[in-house]
Amino acid sequence: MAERFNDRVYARVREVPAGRVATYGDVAASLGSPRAAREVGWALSALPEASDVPWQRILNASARISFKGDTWRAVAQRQLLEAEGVVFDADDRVDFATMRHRFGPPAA
DNA sequence: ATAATGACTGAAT
DNA sequence: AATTCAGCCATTA
Repeated sequence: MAERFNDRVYARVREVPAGRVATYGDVAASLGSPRAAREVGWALSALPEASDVPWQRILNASARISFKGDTWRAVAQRQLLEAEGVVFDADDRVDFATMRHRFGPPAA
């Protein structure tokens, strides 16, 4: 399967330390395609539960958990993040100013 | 190769 | 402020 983009997403997400978060756009940009945020989400959707990828650290541009219909997953994500020390404010938002992960240069 | 889809994003209504 | 529209781009059918 030619899912190399997918693998790159996983590699980047894996480098996000616990207690930190990033946006789909950030991950996409770190892969060299700043507009491919949707593909990042697609990649994570195909991610098995038993994977070693901290998918829960990926939020949308609004610093909130974004999901389509699987709300149970969104709840699980929040619990996982809180267990890592991530704090959600009254609006269910994460403090990007302090916990947003900075990716290095795009890895070809 | 064309058309449709989607855990997104930003601008426009 | 909330909702809608359009753009991006990799994967699937």
